[in-house]
Amino acid sequence: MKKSVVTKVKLTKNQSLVLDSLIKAGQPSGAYALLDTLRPHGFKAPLQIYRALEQLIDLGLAHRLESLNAFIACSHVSCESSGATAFVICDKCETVQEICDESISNFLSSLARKTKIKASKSSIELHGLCNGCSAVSHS
Amino acid sequence: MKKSVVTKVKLTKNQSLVLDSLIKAGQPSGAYALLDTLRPHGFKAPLQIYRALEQLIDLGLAHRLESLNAFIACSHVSCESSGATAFVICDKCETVQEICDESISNFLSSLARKTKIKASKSSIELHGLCNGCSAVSHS
DNA sequence: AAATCTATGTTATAATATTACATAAGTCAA
DNA sequence: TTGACTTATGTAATATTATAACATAGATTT
Repeated sequence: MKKSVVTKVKLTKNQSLVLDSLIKAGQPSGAYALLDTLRPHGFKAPLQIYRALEQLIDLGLAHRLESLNAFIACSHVSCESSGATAFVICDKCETVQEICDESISNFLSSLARKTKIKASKSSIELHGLCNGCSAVSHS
Repeated sequence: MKKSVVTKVKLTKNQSLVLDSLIKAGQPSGAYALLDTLRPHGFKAPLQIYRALEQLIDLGLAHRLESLNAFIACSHVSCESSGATAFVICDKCETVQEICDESISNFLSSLARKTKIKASKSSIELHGLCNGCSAVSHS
């Protein structure tokens, strides 16, 4: 569904910096938060972030969370970048689980078949409270 | 997963106007597009749109398409507003199919179980080319 | 070297969404 | 029916997210 699988790519300086920030964050990060993080490294404009993110996403090294307008590093050592990924997001602690298995791709294939669509991109995001947070939750 | 099922609710004037616009559009509409449509009816500020939309969404009469930052009227006569809805979006003609069946809710339940999340909201959006557009597509 | 492609820098601006505060209108109990 | 309360509305200002447009630099290919 996406571009070809990446084995080894030389990232540019900006791409590396943005990916490092995403990985260090370990959470969904907005583009402007990344920009602030990277100002000390000389970043000055949002476009520098958005351009790097675009490449990282194409390479399957990062993902966009549509329901948060935020980005996250791919949690798979070598993401197949199949596009068949689901994100499970805790609204309290902001932890994101990235699920990428046959149940996802089967579901999407079936949905595409039923609706006669030639799929190119998908977004599956499930919000709620994770195991830990729902145990404690007194809000 | 969502609020209770609606049988009969009296919508406010603004809510009715926004819902009518959404229905007439028959396509994903951005908040500011709705605002422009409704200026002749006295709408002046985005908040009037966003507030009406919030209610309509709570009532299950409209949905937000996260990947488009847009909104659409619920296509089901009486949407169960179960939250278990998937949207299949043609990127060419902008047609949206709203799917709301057991396969969706089963998939989401299974995903929630596997990830030990207490789900509260979901977003499933599949982009591509619909049957008609993929036949013609020479782009 | 010339041509071409990709990455980068920078400014400005577009598009989307919310905060804060004021007013009005509906609901319900005493 | 008044008063208390909640919900809806109006309006201005502002915050947040994203892109357009244009210039420069570096890398790659021919």
